[in-house]
Amino acid sequence: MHEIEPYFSESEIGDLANKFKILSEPSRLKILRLLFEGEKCVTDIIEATGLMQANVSKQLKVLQMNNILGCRPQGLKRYYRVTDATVKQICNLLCDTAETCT
Amino acid sequence: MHEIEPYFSESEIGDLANKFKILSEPSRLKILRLLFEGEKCVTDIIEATGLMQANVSKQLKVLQMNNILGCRPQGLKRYYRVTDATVKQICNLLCDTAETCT
DNA sequence: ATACTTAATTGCTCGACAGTAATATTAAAT
DNA sequence: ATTTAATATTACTGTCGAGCAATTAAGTAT
Repeated sequence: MHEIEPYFSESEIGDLANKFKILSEPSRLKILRLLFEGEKCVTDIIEATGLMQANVSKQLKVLQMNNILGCRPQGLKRYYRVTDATVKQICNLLCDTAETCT
Repeated sequence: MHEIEPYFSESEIGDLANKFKILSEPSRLKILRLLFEGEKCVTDIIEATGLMQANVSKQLKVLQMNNILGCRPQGLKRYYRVTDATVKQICNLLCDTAETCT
């Protein structure tokens, strides 16, 4: 699929840039790395990443509003999970080549 | 390869974030989009993208110093080309899913 | 109703970096 | 040597967003 298309439209460029920007922050990648293991609540994320609570909430919101994460409330807790399948593929792809270059 | 590794190290997180940051700028994506077609000199890039000369030089340097582009001088001109194979794959991957979401 | 827990929001500061104008460098041409 | 063309560099400004402290909101328990 997509073999003959060597070009992205202006709006695709913008969308692409946005997606990359979201993934370009270590704090967000740390959260994603954790959530690749499975659904976690905010407290779990704070503990595992060592990030401040306000910051975790902030970045979760960014990820959620860009359809990378989904959320399921249960009592006081809110469980987040990765809903975008391509994100993990991309991280793996880039990490493999990173190894080659290092 | 890499089947059992659900985790990225701290330094891998940083490297990943860097790569994404480089790809998160529309000006750089425009340059890459053009260079996906093949080798171009700086003047070509300025003309095709509509970016200012100083900006093009600046972004070319960023891309080159991160091993995404290579350069071949010929007389006064300098011809740039994409040397990182994964970049195009990633753009296509993200663009495909973008279509699904729009 | 009150106290407690979990998570979200607000308001702020500070650093990073894109874009630009001006200048410098490099190489060819005459 | 001088001029001209192509590209790089420098110095600057303005903007955006990460991180944080403090506060608020939402749900639970007693």
